Amino acid sequence: MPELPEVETISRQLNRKLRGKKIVDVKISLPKIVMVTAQKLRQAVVGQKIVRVYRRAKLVVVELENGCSMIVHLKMTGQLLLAKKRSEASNHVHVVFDFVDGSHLFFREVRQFGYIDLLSAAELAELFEKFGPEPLNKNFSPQIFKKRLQQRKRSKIKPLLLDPKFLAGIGNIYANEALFFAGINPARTAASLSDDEIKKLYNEIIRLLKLSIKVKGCSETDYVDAYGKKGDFEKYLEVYRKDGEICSQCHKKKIKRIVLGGRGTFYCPQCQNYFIRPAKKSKSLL
DNA sequence: CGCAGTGTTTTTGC
DNA sequence: AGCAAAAACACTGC
Repeated sequence: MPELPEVETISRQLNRKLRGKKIVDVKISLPKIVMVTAQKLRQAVVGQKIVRVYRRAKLVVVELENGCSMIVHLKMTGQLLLAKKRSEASNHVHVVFDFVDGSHLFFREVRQFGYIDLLSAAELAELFEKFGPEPLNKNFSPQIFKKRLQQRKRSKIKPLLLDPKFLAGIGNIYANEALFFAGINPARTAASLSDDEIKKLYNEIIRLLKLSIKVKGCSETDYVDAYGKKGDFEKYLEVYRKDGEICSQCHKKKIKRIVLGGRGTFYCPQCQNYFIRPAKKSKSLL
């Protein structure tokens, strides 16, 4: 599913291809997937040039000349696909944008959970305020991470990482993987994490997100980029959907699957033991 | 049949 | 009361 690295990959590709291009038509074949009426969307975007495309949390944001922005949430199975010809459209394509050069952008969404919305600059700013920090922003420090953890001391760490108001853009794949590499049991409470563990988790979140952007995301499920290509992050997965497999780190225990906050949670009972904390106590930056 | 999965909203529980 | 957890909900494919 598209999480931060996948949405970042798509946004960068779209920005490169669509920046400065004029939208000449929009065709909607499944109206409920657009949060505003077809007439309203058409009125706002047809004839507009795209100023830029960027990502915030898991949203693709398409900024227009008139100050409005289209936001696209891909949820689990949504895809934004660049196409030279309209005939490239496959099944489940619900919205088609036509550009002045004859190219197209398809919004494809098998499960119809994803959506397109149209927001004014003020509405967009209001929406952005609700999100937690962007993990890859310069100003997101271990100190800020620790502070936010202390504000949610009784929350279990794994569901907390998935909360968009706590941290933007992290989904099930990267939450599971970061906790594995940090050696932290997903059911631990935020308050129980030592300074060393907080620092380690912070580092692993950033390392994994950057690595995944570099390899154009994770295609463990249906994700493809704006050119329909899969990402390569799958080969770096250690725990996500690997329940029953022997842990590659300790070679002792099998990866276990539990449910936390209603989501599948994968971890190594040996490397992410709930009770035994890493004995090593190094100098902390916190 | 029933689960997977995101994220918001509602309900339950400590 | 005030959190946090769980459930419901929007869907289709396997």
